[in-house]
Amino acid sequence: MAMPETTTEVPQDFEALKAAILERKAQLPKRLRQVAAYSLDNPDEIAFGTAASIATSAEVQPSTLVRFAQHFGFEGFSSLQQIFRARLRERTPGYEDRLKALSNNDHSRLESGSIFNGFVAAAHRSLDNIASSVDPGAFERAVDILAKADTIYLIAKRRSYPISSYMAYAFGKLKVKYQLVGTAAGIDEDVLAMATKNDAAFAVSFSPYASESAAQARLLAERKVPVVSLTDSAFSPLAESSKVWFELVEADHAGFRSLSASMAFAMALTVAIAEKRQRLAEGG
Amino acid sequence: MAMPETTTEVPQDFEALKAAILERKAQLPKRLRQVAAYSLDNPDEIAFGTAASIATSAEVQPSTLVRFAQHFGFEGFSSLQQIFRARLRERTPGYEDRLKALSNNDHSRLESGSIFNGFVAAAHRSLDNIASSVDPGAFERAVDILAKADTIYLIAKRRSYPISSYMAYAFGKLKVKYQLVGTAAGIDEDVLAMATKNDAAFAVSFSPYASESAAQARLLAERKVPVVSLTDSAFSPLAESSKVWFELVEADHAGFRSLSASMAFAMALTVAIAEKRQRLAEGG
DNA sequence: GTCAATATGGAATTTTCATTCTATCTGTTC
DNA sequence: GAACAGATAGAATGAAAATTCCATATTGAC
Repeated sequence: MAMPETTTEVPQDFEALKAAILERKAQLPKRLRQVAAYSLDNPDEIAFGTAASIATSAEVQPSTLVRFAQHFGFEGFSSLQQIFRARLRERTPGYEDRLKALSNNDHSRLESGSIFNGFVAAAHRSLDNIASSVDPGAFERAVDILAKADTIYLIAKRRSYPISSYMAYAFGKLKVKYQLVGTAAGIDEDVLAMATKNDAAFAVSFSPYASESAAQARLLAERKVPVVSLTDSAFSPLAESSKVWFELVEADHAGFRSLSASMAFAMALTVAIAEKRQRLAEGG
Repeated sequence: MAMPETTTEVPQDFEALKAAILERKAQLPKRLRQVAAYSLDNPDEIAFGTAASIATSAEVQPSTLVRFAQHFGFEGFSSLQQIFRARLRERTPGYEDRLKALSNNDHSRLESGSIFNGFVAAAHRSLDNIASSVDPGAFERAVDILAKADTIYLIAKRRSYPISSYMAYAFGKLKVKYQLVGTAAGIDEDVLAMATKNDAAFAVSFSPYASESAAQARLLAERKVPVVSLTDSAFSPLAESSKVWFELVEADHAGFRSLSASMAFAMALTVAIAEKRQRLAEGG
């Protein structure tokens, strides 16, 4: 039997446990460190899972979980698990509560806090809006066009650029051929010149519209390259060059428009395209 | 053996179960009604307790709990308990309603639509999570550090890159001096070499961590350049180099993590910095 | 009041699960 | 490079928990 650790106290709540784990993580042996990372990253799993299921998920042995718990002074895994369960019982003060607290408080002291909440709220509003403003049929058609394309050209400037840069990253991971247009100045024309009607383009532009993006989309459309676009108005110059286009108005906070809805849209489109491509490859 | 109930469906979420219980409560026999009342009054107990402990607390026999579960189409008590547990995992105000609204709209009818819904839901979940995981005090400190900086260095690779590219765009608009690190290969070292302790850096990196980002953050930290970072785990290599760091776990759909919360965070940070700068300029 | 149908309590059984134990592996010290 | 200490994997164990079963009780119909 190991001596009871009188020097180090057994953490009694989640915060104390988290602190203890963080403090000792560096000295922990490999597998225990693995558990440490897993436990902080997936606290809900620890709360509800069984030793066996957690062990599988964290890629360790159940016995490792027990040893981990004992390292932190608990009798066994079960008693450590209680800490994680208690955490869920005492509901953490949610975002509504905090907002309320903020609005009741002195504004100048928590200025940054209200900015923060403002953007979270704007993002929520954007997302609430998106489902009703995107037509499922159009989405399906867009996926169809882009999934059949050989190379997908991604056109976006300025505020829209983060969206296409995410798509570029994801397409890379998903092994979908793409070309990001508009990174380095000057070579865009040459890149676009390679596009054929077997390719397709996805253009994103919000008001105030980058004239280059519109021009590039028009150029491609004239050369029979199908264009799908995402914009924030039916009057967008992109609309006329596009086979399918989506109108997506982001909510704003203090004049700064959210990108959350566009980002969610872009992710969905990206994954839907990749998924459809796989199906086409298998089926055909 | 009882016939499987083909007419009545087994409730799949807490809301459905609650509705079913309320609907059938009146016709239930005494002990089962007792359990029905208890389960709605003490959902947390059901989630965390064992059949024996709950039975004692509700003043019934364990077998009654099993019968209760079977009455509602579950295989046994354990599967009913899962519903109560799932509810705690996803407990965020207003979230259920939104999801329900989503699954009722046209999108769920088409295949790509479910992908679309999935990403919107993941984005919502991320945003719900963000307010409780970001400490207002830390946010304030981060704003403080970055607002006082001469030039802000933005470090991000791969999946995090869209975030810093948005910040670069916004800083440009807001006339905040910045340097985007990691665009073109090779020159990063030279750019970072110019940073002094009057500057500051904002680094973003999510697991799997780009080793370059961590190395660059460390480099700056060693040269006394204050670093603020955004990451998804307390074990991130960024954490140790940072004066202030934020842990932000994005929800995912089909393994693709949302960026909505990070994006909202980045916007809030950007605007808060700009705002504070203006105040400093006026006041000083 | 009798009978049948349903509900209930509680013990028996089965299943699941955390924990313990031991052989093996890994890394370190001399 | 041998010997040791600590860490780990995986099977064995025993405890705890869920479920089943059956005798008894209750309810309602005739």
